[in-house]
Amino acid sequence: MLTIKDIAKNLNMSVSTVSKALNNYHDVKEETKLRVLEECRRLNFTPNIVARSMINKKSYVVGLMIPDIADSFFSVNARGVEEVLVQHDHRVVYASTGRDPREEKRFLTSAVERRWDGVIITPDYFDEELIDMIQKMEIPVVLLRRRTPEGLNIPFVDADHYQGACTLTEYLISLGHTKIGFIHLSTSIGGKRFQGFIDTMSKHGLSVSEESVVIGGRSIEEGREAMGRLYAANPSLTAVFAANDILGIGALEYLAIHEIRVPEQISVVGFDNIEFTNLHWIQLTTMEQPRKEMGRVAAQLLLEMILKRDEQPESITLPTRLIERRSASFLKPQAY
Amino acid sequence: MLTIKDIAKNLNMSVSTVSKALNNYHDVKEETKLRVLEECRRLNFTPNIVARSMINKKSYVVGLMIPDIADSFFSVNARGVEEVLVQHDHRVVYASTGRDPREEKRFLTSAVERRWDGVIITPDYFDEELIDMIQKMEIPVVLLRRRTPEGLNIPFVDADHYQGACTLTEYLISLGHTKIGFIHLSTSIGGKRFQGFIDTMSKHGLSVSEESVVIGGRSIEEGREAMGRLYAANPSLTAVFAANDILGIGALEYLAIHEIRVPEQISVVGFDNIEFTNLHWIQLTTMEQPRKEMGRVAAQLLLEMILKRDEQPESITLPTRLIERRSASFLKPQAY
DNA sequence: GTGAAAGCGCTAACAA
DNA sequence: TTGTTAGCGCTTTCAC
Repeated sequence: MLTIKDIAKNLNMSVSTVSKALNNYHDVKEETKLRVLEECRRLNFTPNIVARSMINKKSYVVGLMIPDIADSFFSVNARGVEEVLVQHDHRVVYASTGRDPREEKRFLTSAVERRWDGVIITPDYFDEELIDMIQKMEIPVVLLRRRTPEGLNIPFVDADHYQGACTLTEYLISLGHTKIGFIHLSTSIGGKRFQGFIDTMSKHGLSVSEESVVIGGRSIEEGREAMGRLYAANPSLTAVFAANDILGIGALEYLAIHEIRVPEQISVVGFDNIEFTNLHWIQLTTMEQPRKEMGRVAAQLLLEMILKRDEQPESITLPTRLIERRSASFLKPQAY
Repeated sequence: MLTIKDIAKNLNMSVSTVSKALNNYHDVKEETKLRVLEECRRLNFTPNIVARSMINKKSYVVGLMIPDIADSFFSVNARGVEEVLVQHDHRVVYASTGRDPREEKRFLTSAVERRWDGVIITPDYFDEELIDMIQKMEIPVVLLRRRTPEGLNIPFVDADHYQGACTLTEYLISLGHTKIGFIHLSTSIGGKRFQGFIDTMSKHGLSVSEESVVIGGRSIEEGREAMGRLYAANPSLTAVFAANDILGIGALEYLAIHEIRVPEQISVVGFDNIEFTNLHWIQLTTMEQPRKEMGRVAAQLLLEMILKRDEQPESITLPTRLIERRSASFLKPQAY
């Protein structure tokens, strides 16, 4: 492979002149620049940026660590991250950890070994070792969709799950619903949404009985089953708040299979606004999480941190937005 | 940041000894290795792999260029690519080109400048400039989901769209359908699927009239409209082959809205087996494309090329698989 | 304007 | 078994 040495030799000049010409230095004759550029094009020479980065101590590479790039939630995040980073001449390497702590650590090690400029990460669980590693990282780190745990002092970017859940619950109550069930998601995000639900209910003097809360899971099937359990235990519910759209769609499946009409007999709402919620058969009312924007903001934050290494920027919580569709409606007055 | 020089100085030995110890050379005393390792841990020193890669001329980085990482089709490909590459100690940088030719070229330039070991690419359109650039690349290139165009001599990995379309058409015919409509996708992939459809129809002596073929697009909405046009022009059709699932779902939407029962009145099949096809309301019979496997195979191919730079491996066409669901059924005997 | 030389952090002969 | 030295391909003083 060619080097600037070859170009210099061909042109009978020194490597430093070639280097300067290539970097468009002010103190190089125009004609010289032109001759260098021409020779580079002629020989199809491309400078080795890696060598350059060893000197400026800047790789223009950023790492993005997520549980699974094939999960559209994360891939939309990734797209946002990429958009702003590429605009600033960085490249981004991704890794799907599959929620494996060893993979997460391997990734952070890569980041340091390869002298990336920074990383954006969505770890699955913060064990002591991970916290320790992150603490010792000599490059900027921003958390995406995870709140900063005890013992760390790095910024995060996340959606406002609590406030979103409050808004959504208010919405259901404003439609006249008082008997509202909840399909729970046992993650920290699920916890925040549940809290918003509970708080808003009690703010309106509405009780949430134990049998109107049921645990879902990660799949549509689990949502379906959860809805079954919820309905069996509590057939008088007029609305259901599913902690996310996956569970919400599962709930809708159950109701469709059992010919319980939505929203006439029961209203259902979800959270996230994932793609399929807009399908003709689903039309799920939900809270939109700005997934791409979250990625963009995380990237901007990281870029700032890379630029001015000293100061720590603030964490950012992005608002969610109510998407009204057809799965929730006014409570019809009941016959007594 | 620390270097092996610091470690060497602290331990009163030469940098080469430290280097050898770190790389687990046979000709270093065990005790020395231990002392080096211990000191590295103590100071939290991580060797600079970039410097190393300048010497071995191997970056252990591979590029993945696709139209859009947020499109689940590509993100599943990406997951497959990543899985096998990471297993072989490589890292992968991705770029979503948004089908912008300039972005595609910028990516290839990056690959060369940064001395990546190879790239896996899904270009949108092969113009002359792109073909020229690829030809001049001094690193291995494999095409993913694109056939190798005239003028290039690089391997590709793709699904067998033609054969899949033949199988699917045979399936419809075996169910008794003879009047089959086609919602077309005007891409090269769409072309292959259409060809499989046409060929199989004519093999069975079945004609495909002009008004039973209609052009769809990239969205569900366009599929819905296309179905509308198809039905208006040709209400006697008993089955519809949509060139992909997006169009197929759009078709199902149209039929649901107009209360035309599927599969009782009309059978619908799609192609790709994307996520939502399995939803309760959809249950679309379709041909599965092995998306993750395609990524894996492309990565394996690339790894081979990186290992033995001389020989060119064969391109690979992966089979598709019929997924029978409920959107297509036996043709009921008609009343005359 | 241009060039010589030192050096980024590491590896790999070769010498000791 | 360890150390010396010359680079990998580039940038950057500092002379000229």
